[in-house]
Amino acid sequence: MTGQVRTVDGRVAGRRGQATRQKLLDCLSDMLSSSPYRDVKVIDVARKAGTSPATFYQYFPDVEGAVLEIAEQMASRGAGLAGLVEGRSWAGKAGWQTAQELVDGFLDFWRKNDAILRVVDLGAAEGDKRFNKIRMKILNSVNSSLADAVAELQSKGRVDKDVNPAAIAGALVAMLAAVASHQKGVSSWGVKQAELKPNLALLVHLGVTGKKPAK
Amino acid sequence: MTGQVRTVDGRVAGRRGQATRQKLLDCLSDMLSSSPYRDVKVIDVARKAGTSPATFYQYFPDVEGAVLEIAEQMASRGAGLAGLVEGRSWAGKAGWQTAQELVDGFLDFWRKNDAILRVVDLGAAEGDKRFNKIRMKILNSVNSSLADAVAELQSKGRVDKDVNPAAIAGALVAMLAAVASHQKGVSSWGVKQAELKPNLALLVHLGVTGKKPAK
DNA sequence: CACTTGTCCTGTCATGCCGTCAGCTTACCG
DNA sequence: CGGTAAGCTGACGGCATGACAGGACAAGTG
Repeated sequence: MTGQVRTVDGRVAGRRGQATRQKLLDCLSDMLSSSPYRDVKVIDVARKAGTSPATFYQYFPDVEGAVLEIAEQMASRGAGLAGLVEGRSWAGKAGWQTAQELVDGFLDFWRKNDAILRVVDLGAAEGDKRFNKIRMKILNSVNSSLADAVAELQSKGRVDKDVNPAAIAGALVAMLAAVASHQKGVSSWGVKQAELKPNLALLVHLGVTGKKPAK
Repeated sequence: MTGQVRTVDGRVAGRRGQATRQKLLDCLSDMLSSSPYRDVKVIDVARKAGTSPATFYQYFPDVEGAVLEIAEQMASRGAGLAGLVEGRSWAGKAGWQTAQELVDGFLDFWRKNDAILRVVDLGAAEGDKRFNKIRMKILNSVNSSLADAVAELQSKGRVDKDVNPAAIAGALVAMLAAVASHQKGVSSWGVKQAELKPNLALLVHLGVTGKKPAK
């Protein structure tokens, strides 16, 4: 699937090259966590990686290009989020647990990757298709599983027919992503982390099943 | 409240100066809609406004400073969102209408200001308190009204006691904001604009009242 | 009308980042 | 050991930044 790693000018990267490349990515990742995206400069990344700006441009067309690479790596890891929903039950107590674990896993993943996810979100919102594709790759796994769950309940007549499963799932996933990326900001609303989770889980459960959870 | 408009070096701006200043803000606003935040340069804004970069720096410390100004102006306009929830009923058919109008008004406001709201969102997510404050100012009006509605239903025993009104309201508002800022992206999930709104309204209604709406 | 005052804008300059290239060093292989 | 390709960097023209001094302009004053 993934072809050979190549430099901008077409050479194939060897062991040493790949290490340098990865180091640059790691340093960029760090910088994204510590300073505003707008202020991240190539020269700073290069300095931090103990190399020169010219080296950076050997592996990436620009900062955005490198960011896309980081995002791609993260998206691969994030595909595991699908396991939070797939094949789970939404009935009775099990349903409540499913909702809780989904919220938990989602927020956790977001907290661990907040810096890069911010940038991906921005890129997607600005209409960049590449960023949107990556954002989809992460959210889609959860989204389609949720949509399936809603559709199944719908076919059993337990959810109204005029509900659009994909829309509901998309909205719930967007909610989780938004809350996750403003986790620190939410606390200034006088809502504590621990209190937030069960309420999110409640909303997810309500959205999927249309009913209050049985605890 | 708002003191006199001042230049960076302390002079008070007169009529002409204020006009120039506003023109710079308008042009910056345009640029934010048409190109990625990261690529917006002072020199481009100045050129577009038919003036020089030096003039820009007379009124704003940097791009971010000007963006904050635009955001502030928008936040004042956005305070009107409160009217979408305040004093409305959440019972019966009126409740369903309230939810629909909230979703409608919210998405509309977001669509009209998507460019600046993206940047505010990013700034807030990056932990910048000034941006977070502005974001709060916009969302808080809706948020606290929603929280009040939940709390009232709760006091009547129509909503479970272990629900945290502020958390529910915050999550719902975050959902609306997130969906609004990815309106174009959502369509690639195979969900059409028109279909999205009633489903969002359903989620809002479910979240606030805990029940399916009566249509 | 000349003069003063204060606002408003720009030319210019030092600084620093961007993005590219030629060319040097290093590693690998027969 | 010599050839070849990978890997890295110094250096450079170009452009954005941000500061300053000074010119242009409008309005008020004698």
